[in-house]
Amino acid sequence: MTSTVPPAGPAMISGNALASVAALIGDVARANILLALMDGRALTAGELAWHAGVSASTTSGHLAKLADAGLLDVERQGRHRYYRLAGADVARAVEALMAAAAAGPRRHRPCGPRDEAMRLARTCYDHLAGRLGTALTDALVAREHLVIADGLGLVTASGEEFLAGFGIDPSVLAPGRRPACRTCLDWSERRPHLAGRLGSALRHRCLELGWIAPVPHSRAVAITAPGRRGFAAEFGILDGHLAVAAPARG
Amino acid sequence: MTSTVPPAGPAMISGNALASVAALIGDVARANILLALMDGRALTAGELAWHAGVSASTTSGHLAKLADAGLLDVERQGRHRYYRLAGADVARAVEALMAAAAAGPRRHRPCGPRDEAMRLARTCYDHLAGRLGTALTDALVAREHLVIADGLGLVTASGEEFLAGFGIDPSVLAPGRRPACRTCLDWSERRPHLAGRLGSALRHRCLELGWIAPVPHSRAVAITAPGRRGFAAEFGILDGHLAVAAPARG
DNA sequence: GCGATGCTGCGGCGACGGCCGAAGTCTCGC
DNA sequence: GCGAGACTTCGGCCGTCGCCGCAGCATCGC
Repeated sequence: MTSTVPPAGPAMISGNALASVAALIGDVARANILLALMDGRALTAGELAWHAGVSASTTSGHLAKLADAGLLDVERQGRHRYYRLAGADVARAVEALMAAAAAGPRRHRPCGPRDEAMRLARTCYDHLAGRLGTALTDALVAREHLVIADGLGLVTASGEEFLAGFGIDPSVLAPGRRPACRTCLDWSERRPHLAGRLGSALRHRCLELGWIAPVPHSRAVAITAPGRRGFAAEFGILDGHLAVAAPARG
Repeated sequence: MTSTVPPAGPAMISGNALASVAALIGDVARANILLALMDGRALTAGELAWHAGVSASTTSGHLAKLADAGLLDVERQGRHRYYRLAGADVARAVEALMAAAAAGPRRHRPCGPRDEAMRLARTCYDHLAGRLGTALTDALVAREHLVIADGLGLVTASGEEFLAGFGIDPSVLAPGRRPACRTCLDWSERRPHLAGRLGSALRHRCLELGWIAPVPHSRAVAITAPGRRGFAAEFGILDGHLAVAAPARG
């Protein structure tokens, strides 16, 4: 049994599955396509070609492979084809990879000033991430509207009240006593932020209030002037909390 | 701005980081190496070569790359070199990829009888997964020892009591009121199972009691005869709950 | 000391896969 | 209808990377 029969380890089947999906993400053009879709919107093949930085025909091939593997969903609309992430699973895998990548090589992390806006605030699939995302989460925890247990959370009674007052539909929180509150590891902050239906609702409400605004060709979101006032008034998030080396502590 | 300047989309930096780590996992030999290490143990280069199904020299190259990227840690011991996953981040990324892979291509999932043992019960980094893992989680939830909110959980007061009675060190649960209870998406069951420090402690206790036993060259674990009795008596998990098409429902 | 064992580095081979441009299909707007 | 635009398919080129065997270093056991 310990002999010279190398051609197959025990877990070969899963190994192939794992490798094939990872290899799919492991191409720079495709990785950029997935990142461009991480905000949950659907983009056309042409837009994705621009994001990928390769020709339309090459992009088309990439998109076919991604859709074929079930990572992307396609929707035809006139002469456009809209591609979007196939689901939260895919987004989660991408974020997990980013986290593993950030954890890894100490060198080779230039952290360009380029993505400072991303680190400040961005969308992650359908919720908020970056310093704003974690600060919001921290604020809810500090006021005991949310209980985070080792990275995961539950909305308290006072939290339900507060969120309702903030304009979030209570039905988001309580379909049968199961508050739709997940957390997601923030790859830039290395701490959890709010995801799930609540995270999605929070982002939606902030957009609705005009507190944040999408940045055209990026996952980043900008915090507007009313937003600064609002986050301070409603959540106690001051500019200092969003400054570079000051993770909101309490 | 919308013009002919394709050579770089906005998120190029992160795209490279994401792609490089994914490409690393995206090779069958390396994927098998990572899977072999998913139980959290450290294996020698030779053992990993066997798992990878390639020659020792090829494996050496793969291991160097993985360690270089920070996915693996090395430890020299005499003339052996022991490799282990660099951290839970890496394990989480691998599981997330497996989940995305399982979600994807409807076809091409032969689900060989080969890994039926894995689906029944296996270790996932340091905790239990598979039908046993989800059944344990379900059992704790059903008895209100654990509250799962949209996939995430908190141990209740009765849960602390119960777990202490089961022989789990209470300090695992309460370092400052933050029960170390995460969940992890089970790639075979597509539902959450218990992870984090509590998940780890549960697995450890089950091993200690002789309820489960590691299967030599696999992440799978076997459920022993005392284990079957124990899981039934303590958790109400009957054989039926572990049978193929019967996810423990209550 | 010596040989055996475990692991790594190097050179060369071969194949997989990304890339592009040109041609083909479909849809829209006039 | 007819041209323009969006997207895909095809063929061919070329670089990258995984693979192996052999040689070179360490370490262990006698």
